[in-house]
Amino acid sequence: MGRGKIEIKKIENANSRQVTFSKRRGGLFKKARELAILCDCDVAVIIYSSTGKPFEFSSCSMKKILSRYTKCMGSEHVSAREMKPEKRELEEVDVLKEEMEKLKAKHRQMLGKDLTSLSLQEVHALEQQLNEGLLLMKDKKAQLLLQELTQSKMTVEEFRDFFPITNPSMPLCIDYGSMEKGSPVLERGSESPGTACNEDSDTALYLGLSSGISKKGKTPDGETHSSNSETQVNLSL
Amino acid sequence: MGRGKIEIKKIENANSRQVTFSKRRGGLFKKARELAILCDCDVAVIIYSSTGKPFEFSSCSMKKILSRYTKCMGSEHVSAREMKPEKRELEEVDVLKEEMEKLKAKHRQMLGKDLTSLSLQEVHALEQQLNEGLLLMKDKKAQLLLQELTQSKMTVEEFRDFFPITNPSMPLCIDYGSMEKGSPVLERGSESPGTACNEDSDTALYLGLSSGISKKGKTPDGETHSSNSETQVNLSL
DNA sequence: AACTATTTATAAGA
DNA sequence: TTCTTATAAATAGTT
Repeated sequence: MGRGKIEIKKIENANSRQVTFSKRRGGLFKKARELAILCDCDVAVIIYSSTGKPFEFSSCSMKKILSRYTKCMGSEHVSAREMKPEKRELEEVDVLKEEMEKLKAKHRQMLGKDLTSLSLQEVHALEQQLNEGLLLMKDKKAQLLLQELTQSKMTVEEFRDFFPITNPSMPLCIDYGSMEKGSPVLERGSESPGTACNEDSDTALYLGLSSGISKKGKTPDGETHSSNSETQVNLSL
Repeated sequence: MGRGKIEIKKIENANSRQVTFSKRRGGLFKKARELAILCDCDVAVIIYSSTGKPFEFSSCSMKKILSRYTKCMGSEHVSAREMKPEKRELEEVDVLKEEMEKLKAKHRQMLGKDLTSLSLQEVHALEQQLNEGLLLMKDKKAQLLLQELTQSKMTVEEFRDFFPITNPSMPLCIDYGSMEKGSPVLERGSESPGTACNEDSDTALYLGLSSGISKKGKTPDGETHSSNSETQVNLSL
């Protein structure tokens, strides 16, 4: 029911899968509620999303329905509640271990390993997921970078305040000996070690990308309204 | 949905209530099954009719879903009283759950989500991991593609054997050049981790698919510009 | 049980 | 995410 007919098989695109999950989950709960009311019956629905998040609906108390269920099915399906504690724990351990193995396998596959069991389509879908993730990471990096830049600019301004007579066009020659510990410059330096080492070309590139990518146009440097803010920043600070 | 709209309240007529119960119960189970498959999640539905008769649906083992549920939700009530027995098991469960959470968090980060806690370096490292994974995947895709091509070629040869007197002017034959096993089919764009190119390999992938599924039906008829034809693959096979 | 006229759910697109 | 809309699906009332 929609613009087009769809085949009932796992939706590979993670995004549309999530959207469909939300919609259909709502639809299922609505149907469950209607059935319970129209036909005067008890209905319980439990859903675990692929990320493990639980959702539930029950026309009356979930506990009531489940205990009724475990009583009815008692002999065949022994419920967790009626099991001896040790056994329950053991079972949960097994379930957890199993999930764990699945996650680890998935993890390895995301790193490009153990792909033998996958079809061409599956590899392709995985690849697309990674590409989406990469884009998000580039955004994040650009954001972090902007933060550092903003900090740098502020530091520069503080220097200006220290040496008001300094010729602005003159290189910043700073006598570190004259500064006390905990001064802004030293703090900045120690807070982010290694940031500038081999990242120069990268960072420049990603900055460029960020302005294009950032969908929300969130420029977090709303405070740097000084007129010539861009040219003031020395990246090697 | 029917000849007329109905109000969602108990159907008084016992007979039509029973009929509606049957119909809607089937519908609910169908929806539950579709949700589970489409969105790769676990779904359980339990229904007790007004006469007390039980019906159930579960996408995997009902036992598994219910034990998971009672664990998640029931822990607040039950766990306090049974802290004594099998402390070992409980500890193991906790350890496993913790590991699980870490893995899940990592997983989300690999998809580019929840990056807020990471530093620039960490995001960058993650990005590089993904890029390595992507390269491996492209290799894998190339390999799978080659398999399909080889298969295709064999099919072509079989056709040749069937119809030895092929009309030379007839076929739309596309020359894939001299591809050998193990040779890189797909270009690995550049080494730069910043190039999250949007699937340079799309065409290749769908070419591979097209023999069976034909999603895009893009037959690159116009690009048969390679000259030396050792083996020819007819895409319309 | 079948059959449809309608209502409802929802896929795709914005 | 939320809204919109064309279409597929579910189903109420009927046979």
